[in-house]
Amino acid sequence: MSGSPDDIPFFDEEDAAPAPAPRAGGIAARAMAARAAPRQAYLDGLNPEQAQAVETTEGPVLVLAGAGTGKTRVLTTRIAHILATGKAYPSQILAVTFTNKAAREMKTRIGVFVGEAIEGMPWLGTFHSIGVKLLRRHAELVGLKSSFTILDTDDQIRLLKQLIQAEGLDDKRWPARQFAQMIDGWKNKGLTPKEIPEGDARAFANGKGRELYAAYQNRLLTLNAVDFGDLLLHPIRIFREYPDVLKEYHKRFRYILVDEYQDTNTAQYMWLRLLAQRQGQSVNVCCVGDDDQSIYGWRGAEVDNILRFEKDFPGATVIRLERNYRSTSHILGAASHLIAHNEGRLGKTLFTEQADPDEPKVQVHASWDSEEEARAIGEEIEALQSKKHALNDMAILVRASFQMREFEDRFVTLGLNYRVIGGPRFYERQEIRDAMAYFRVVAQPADDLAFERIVNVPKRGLGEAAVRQIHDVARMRQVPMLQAARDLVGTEEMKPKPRAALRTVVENFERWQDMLDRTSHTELAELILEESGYTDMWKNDRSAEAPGRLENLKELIRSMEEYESLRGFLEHVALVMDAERDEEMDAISIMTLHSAKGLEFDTVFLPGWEEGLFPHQRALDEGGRTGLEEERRLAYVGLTRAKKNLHLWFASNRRIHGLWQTTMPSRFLDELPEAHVEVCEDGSAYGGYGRPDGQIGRPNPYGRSRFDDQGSFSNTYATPGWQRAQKNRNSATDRNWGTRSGHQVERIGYGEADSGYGAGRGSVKGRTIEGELVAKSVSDTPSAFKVGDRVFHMKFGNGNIAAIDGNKLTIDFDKAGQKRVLDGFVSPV
DNA sequence: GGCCCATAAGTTTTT
DNA sequence: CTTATGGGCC
Repeated sequence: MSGSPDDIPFFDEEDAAPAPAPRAGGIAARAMAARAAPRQAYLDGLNPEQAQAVETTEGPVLVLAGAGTGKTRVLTTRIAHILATGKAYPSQILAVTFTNKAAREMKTRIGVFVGEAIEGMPWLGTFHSIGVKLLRRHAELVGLKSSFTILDTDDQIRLLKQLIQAEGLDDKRWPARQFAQMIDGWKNKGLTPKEIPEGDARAFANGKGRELYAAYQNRLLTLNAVDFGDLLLHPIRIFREYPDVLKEYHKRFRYILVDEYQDTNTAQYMWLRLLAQRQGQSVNVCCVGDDDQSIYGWRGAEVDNILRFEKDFPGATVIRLERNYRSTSHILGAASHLIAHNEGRLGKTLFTEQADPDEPKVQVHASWDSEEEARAIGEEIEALQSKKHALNDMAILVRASFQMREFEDRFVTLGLNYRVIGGPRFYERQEIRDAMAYFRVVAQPADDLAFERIVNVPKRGLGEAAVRQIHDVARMRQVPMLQAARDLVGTEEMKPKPRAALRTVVENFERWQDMLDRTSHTELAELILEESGYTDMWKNDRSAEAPGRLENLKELIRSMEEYESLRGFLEHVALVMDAERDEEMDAISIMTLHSAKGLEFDTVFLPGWEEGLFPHQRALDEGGRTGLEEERRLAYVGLTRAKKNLHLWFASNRRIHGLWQTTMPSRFLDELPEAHVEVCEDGSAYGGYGRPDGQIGRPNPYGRSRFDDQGSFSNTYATPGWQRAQKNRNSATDRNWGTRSGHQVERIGYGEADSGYGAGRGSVKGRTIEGELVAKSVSDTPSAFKVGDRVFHMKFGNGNIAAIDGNKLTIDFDKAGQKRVLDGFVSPV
């Protein structure tokens, strides 16, 4: 396709009456078809099923897309096809995804087909972002103003806490956090306070659950605010109560596409049905999903939605994508065999044509404990690295996030670059939220929750008493808190000290609000943080995190530059909680299995395949067979992330809540087909398989001979394997020290400020160091530090250098104690 | 109002 | 064993 945006017409203005689709055979249609015809090249690369999914544009279509079968490609090509054949204008296509990332990717990929016309798809987005759009248009129908604010979980909990206390309840016995989750659950099911089951209502706060939920909703209305659930529920209500509004959207949306349909919850399902089910009209709705990858049941997703599709949309075409383009036949064979143990599937059989006899089988490794597991995986990674495998092509996928620590610790010691995906998000960090609260009050003076958050941050002597006073005035006069505060400083009601402090706050906000339209928003933002004393607060903070927080604030300002205004930025942040990851750095990814869905890597490590951890005990206890099946799907997701190499690990001992426990290999290991799996003993060089013979309470994965035979452990693999690994390890680390210390960055979680830029290779003379393997690297990159220097480390905070050993520093950290780290990870204070 | 100690709890996560 | 939170004391 050519890159000209003129290929596709975008003259359908956002708020114009929905334009009719070009009439079949009409001049416009023919013109477009003529232009499109020679470019149907986009269909060429598709297999027959994919092509069918793209070209069956009319009527309901369910695409069951197995892992790695080109799902996103089908979705994007389908949209491109609809556009190219002139069946609809971009603004007539509703395309919903779950995550911003997925939405972004679709926009980009459609952009490739269509030219740069990404702006032309106004209704491509997440359920929530589309919900905002709908709600801004029709806010008044549910008693809101279209300037409503979107609360995040933090705000929500603080609000609920107030309400619980206002009811005279003990907020310790009835934690707001827990209640927030209950409300979330109700909203996932599309339930209003009136509709929640009696039992649920009774379960909280001595039967006041329903009352509190209703009070919460009322409070939101007075605050002109919504939570995430409301972004779906309000539109549902509008569609139900105002059929003419719904009709408008029926007319507008000629084509509806839904990604990851197996993850939809009841509310999303209701929302979708309202839009997609129309009387006596063929509905062009296309849902794409994979029932085998449904892993969000615990947060309200209903696999049933996908299983029921044909009933909901009679006459639906069901297309199965089963040709896998991602993984080797061994990996696929293992995954398919495992998932076949689930009942109640729609059933797909993945196949691949990649059948290179040399491709490695899925490897299962045993280790003595989780520490050894981390060590062995680290060695394997370094071995691969020395064979020129990029760290970016590798990932460690864990069941629970506590497993990550051991790997992080290990990689820090090894000096192995890693990135943690899915940790605390950038916009969820305290300093970012505080800063955002300031911006919110400036942009939306009625945002009481934001005001309350920062009125005493930094500390200004405006404690609980002062806040209550402001609160009372605000309630009495029915004005926002900022206004109430303004009134209060004009009276004698407050003691002089808090009064003066509050006056400064009020005057500051007035000045900033005044500047809002005259100053560039980034400048203003910086000014606010300076003048409020917020940056100073962190500058004066001597804790380990403070420098990182300041860095984050800078990053926040930087990221604002991409937006036109403060308001635009605030909307973005409310909905898009993620941050781009730094693709520049070569690093291995560590993440949970859940956050790995949709990703792929050449090499995947899956540690912790033990009963109780995976499948997780709690899933079994609370979910029964359904829970087990979801765990199995999670295992399936994990296995199918790998393209070439897949390593499963289990440890015989694992520390859980501090104490060591002996574990049994996961039942999922039993469920793998022997033909595609190879059991390796390299990892258990120490201590072998720590289970006494015959102690296992159920059939052993591969027959006892393979796992329990200590002989094979120490003879076949262990010794040479260990030695080889040792060798690789040394060469790999040496090489890395040489190349890294220039720009090495340790990132923990995304959005975390980069720290420890190279320790700077000063002209420090080669120190005499008692050191063995370090000696070599010393000449390469002498450390610029000297004993006694004060340094900062991203993970451990500030400390003093106690000893230097080439590039390895021994540091006495103020908080973390003595650690050995590479100099690239620390920066001078 | 701020700091320190004690206690409790401890999958998975998006918006 | 950790980490987060809350209460109590200065």
